[in-house]
Amino acid sequence: MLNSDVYKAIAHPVRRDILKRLRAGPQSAGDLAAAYEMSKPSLSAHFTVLKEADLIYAKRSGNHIYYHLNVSVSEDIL
Amino acid sequence: MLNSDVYKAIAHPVRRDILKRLRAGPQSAGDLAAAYEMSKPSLSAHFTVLKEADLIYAKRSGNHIYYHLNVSVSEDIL
DNA sequence: ACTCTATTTAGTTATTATTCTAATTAGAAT
DNA sequence: ATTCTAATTAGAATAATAACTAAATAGAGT
Repeated sequence: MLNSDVYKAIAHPVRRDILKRLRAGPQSAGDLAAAYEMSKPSLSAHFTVLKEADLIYAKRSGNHIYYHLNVSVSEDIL
Repeated sequence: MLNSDVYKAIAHPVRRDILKRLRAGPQSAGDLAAAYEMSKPSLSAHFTVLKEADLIYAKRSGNHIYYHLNVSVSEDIL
């Protein structure tokens, strides 16, 4: 129930923005990366932080990995 | 309205705990410092972060400085 | 099995946070 | 005016974050 990692995770503006985007529906790592002026590895690190906080989860579909908002946890934030 | 500093401020467990304590009412810097295994200057730094995020404010009364929860902002968090 | 694409891991560097001790300031109280 | 107490500022060391490029991996599709 809202572990300490969550607070760290939402401390970074890019990560908050990722969550915001995912509210509209799942997006691939590549699509998300395209939305930011930042290297893919850097974005990938942010995904890891969000995954560790249990705020998102990954699902592969074909060649892409889609990130989904973990709805139950993100509702706890609100 | 929930500026970016707020997220940074609540990222640290000690600062979250300070906010929790202040919900019960104002406390002096010294009283708060006594509650943690941490030097007073370190605590003071945490107060500064919380002040900058507009989550608390200070008021001197006699020899002590009392910290108060900024209720309007902390309600925004919820 | 090979290749191609998407994504992550490794390794490094730079920046920001966190903590400490020692010194200073602010103000109350004598 | 001086002293005393509470709290902050200064300065320095350590640790944690965040970013990059280059290399590696995972898996799909041929």
